[in-house]
Amino acid sequence: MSDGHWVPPTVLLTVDLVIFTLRESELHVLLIERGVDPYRGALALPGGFLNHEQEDLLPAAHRELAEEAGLGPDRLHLEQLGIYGMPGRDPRGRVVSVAYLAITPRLPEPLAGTDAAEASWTPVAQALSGEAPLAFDHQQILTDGVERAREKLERSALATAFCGPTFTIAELQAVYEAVWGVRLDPRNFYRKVQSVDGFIVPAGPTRKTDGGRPARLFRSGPRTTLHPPMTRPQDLPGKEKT
Amino acid sequence: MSDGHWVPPTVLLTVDLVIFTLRESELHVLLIERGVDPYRGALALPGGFLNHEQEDLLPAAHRELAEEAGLGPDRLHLEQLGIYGMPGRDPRGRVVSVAYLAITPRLPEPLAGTDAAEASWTPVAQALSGEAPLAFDHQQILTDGVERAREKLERSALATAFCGPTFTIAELQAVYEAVWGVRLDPRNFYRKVQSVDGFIVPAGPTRKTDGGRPARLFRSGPRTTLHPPMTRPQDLPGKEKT
DNA sequence: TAAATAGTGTCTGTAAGACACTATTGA
DNA sequence: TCAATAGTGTCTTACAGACACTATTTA
Repeated sequence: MSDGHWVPPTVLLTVDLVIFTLRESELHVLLIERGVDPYRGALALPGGFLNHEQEDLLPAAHRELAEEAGLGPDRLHLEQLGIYGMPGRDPRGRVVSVAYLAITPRLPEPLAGTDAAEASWTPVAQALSGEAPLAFDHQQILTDGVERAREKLERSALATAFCGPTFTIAELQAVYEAVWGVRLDPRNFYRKVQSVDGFIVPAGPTRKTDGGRPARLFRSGPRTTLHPPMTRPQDLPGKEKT
Repeated sequence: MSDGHWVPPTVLLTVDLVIFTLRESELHVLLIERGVDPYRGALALPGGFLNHEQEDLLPAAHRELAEEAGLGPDRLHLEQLGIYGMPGRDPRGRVVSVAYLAITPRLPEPLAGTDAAEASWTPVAQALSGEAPLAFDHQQILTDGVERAREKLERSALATAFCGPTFTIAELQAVYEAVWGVRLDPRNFYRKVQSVDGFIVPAGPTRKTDGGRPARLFRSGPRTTLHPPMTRPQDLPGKEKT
């Protein structure tokens, strides 16, 4: 401990991104096919090393987001998910990864301007199924990201980040149903989101088509935290006593 | 990006601990007075560099906990709080800190066997008051730790980690009041915690003295998550509409 | 018109908050 | 006995969930 010659070990830092979106009412995550060697050919979360010693973590995450998904910093939620530093997780040495969670509306498919053209949206259920194991410990990171997103939907207005600038209440409901993996009653959902003041606000005189009556359009309101929270059904991992 | 000679920058990793306890019904945090140079003489969270390149993060946190607070890994909650890596936060170079949150019952004061004898329990309000600024960005880390602890009390059974092996409901209530900074109705609190199945279980035939009627003793039960959650009053940062 | 989706009204059960009341101790 | 804390009962209000019902579109 007081060895005058001891020097602390250094590590390599990477930033990895869990980028979620919704497609066909299903939660998708952006994965890339690795073109270089550890885990070459395997699917992995987008990410990479810090560029230089002075690069801050959040900007690095935004840089990766732009490089690998073509997504600018606008309108984009990005939050720290956790740090993954188990020795041996990366065969190249001691590599510690800072994971960030990002959420984006559905994009025009091509991911134009993307550095890694092999980037593709993959259903989360498929990515976690194990049929094509993810590189490194990215399965764990993705699992944690899903759980974090589920929690965020309960207490924050983040669900609107999955939607475009305007959206119907049914579309917002589809977000909750996809992320939580449940079915919700449209009438109760309708009243609930309307009753949370500032969550969503009417947009324009508005209408839109589907197959039935046109729905009003909304945009996300100023409120970022939800009180009372949206309640997730099956939220009862605890009635074992019955 | 494809410069064959580019090598990723390395960083130094530290583990910092936010260790909370309750003393005289007030939330306290363990701080040490720094004996070495950056910020020598200032108060700081306990922590330190990784010992060697193969050391995992959580074990490193436990090691620091033992070295600086004399706390073994038993009965001790320790969870990742976040990562703090702003360039320039440490004058020694690029140092990235992984912060952990720990909670412990009130200890016999001396912190026996502690490596840093200068460790002392400080009221959180005082530590955050700015009258004696903390080293590095530890004020931010501590602020985040407090908020995390507040959230954990809502949805997890973590509050019992502040108490000894057995405790009265009034003692448990004091934990909530101290961490949340609110007053709770003892009768409603009593019924609430009793109604959450498996949160606390009766301990012994039991009694204890204070100044009034003796209280039953409890110990923490098998339940780790609380459903429905404990509701934090003033939980309404959103009724601005009035 | 039927089918489909949007949106409203209303009932019921659960639980939070307020608070009167009883119980059991020490002084 | 009073003061203090432990513990119970009950009322009110709010809200989640269930679901009947109306409204507005396309086919």
